[in-house]
Amino acid sequence: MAELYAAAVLGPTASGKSALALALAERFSGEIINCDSTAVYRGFDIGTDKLPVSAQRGIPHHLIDIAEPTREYTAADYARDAAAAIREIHARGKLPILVGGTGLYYRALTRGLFPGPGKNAALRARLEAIATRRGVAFLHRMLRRVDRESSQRIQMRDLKRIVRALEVFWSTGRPLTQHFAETVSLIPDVRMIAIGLQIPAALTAERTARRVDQQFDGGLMAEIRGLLDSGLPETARPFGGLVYRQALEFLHGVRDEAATRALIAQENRRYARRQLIWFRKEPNLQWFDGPGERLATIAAVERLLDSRLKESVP
RNA sequence: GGCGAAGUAGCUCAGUUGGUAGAGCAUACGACUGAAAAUCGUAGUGUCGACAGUUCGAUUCUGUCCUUCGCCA
Repeated sequence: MAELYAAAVLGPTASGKSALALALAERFSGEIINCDSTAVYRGFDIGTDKLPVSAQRGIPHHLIDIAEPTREYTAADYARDAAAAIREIHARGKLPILVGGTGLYYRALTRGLFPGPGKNAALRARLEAIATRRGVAFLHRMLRRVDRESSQRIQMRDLKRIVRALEVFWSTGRPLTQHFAETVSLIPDVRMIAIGLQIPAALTAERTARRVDQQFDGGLMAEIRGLLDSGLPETARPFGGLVYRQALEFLHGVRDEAATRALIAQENRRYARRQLIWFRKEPNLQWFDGPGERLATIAAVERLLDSRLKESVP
């Protein structure tokens, strides 16, 4: 079996992943596959920090702008689409380079999800109605009766996970944990060279604050008004995430612009921290000190890729 | 200058009929299998504005002072 290689540039927001990935793509004849959950949505550009085509330096970028914002794109969709993109890129003789900060998406791709049922909106609505009426704790007790293991793992008030576990049990008659045992990767034949990019917390604070200012000054609010004017409801999935959620609150007068900018920067810092916690547990990640546009960092990562890719030549 | 109100955790505030205090948010640490830029958990922190008086004991009562805000001059 021919060995298929792929690279991944992972890590917290504002660490310079895009810049590093571009440099790697140019050096190793690669194509970039987005691994950020919100960048898949069309029309959400400024707040997701998408690289404009003019800044992509001719490197093909995949899995950006592939979903209508009215859709709910999921981790399973991502795993399937990213696996397909990897194979297409290989077929062209290029190196796939994953870039992003959505840990669940990366894991869904590399380790797989259990092959059980996806979202069942009707079932979720029923479960959520029960939670509203009788409380989340009631739902948790329901889960404990049918799936003790999941109930011990899932926190008492983590509504989304409780609903998901019950949804899976109700629609298959088997507890979630049993399904987990059947998890298989979609890309077992791909050797992933994964690097994690890290910067000090103080630098994250500085860079995210600057980026938020750039987003506002670069027309974030106009982009949002445009999306709303086109008929997109505020309940659309990508409106619920970082930047857009707070910007929408600003639009409704919850707080003024200065406070909104500060809040978004703060949320960015917290998000970066959650990302770091996730990726630190990811096995086989080689960590580098960023930011990713730093020449020394680029050179160090290039050396790693060089040596790892050479291993493939017998 | 006069009158009034307020000074308690990083912030906003609650509270103690006198026995040295607590929520939310922030922060730190963490969890995570089709919502993940989502969702959720655990933890710490205080000269209770200053000084004096009363009291066994004052953050709490009294007095003086300081600071902030408002109104009137």
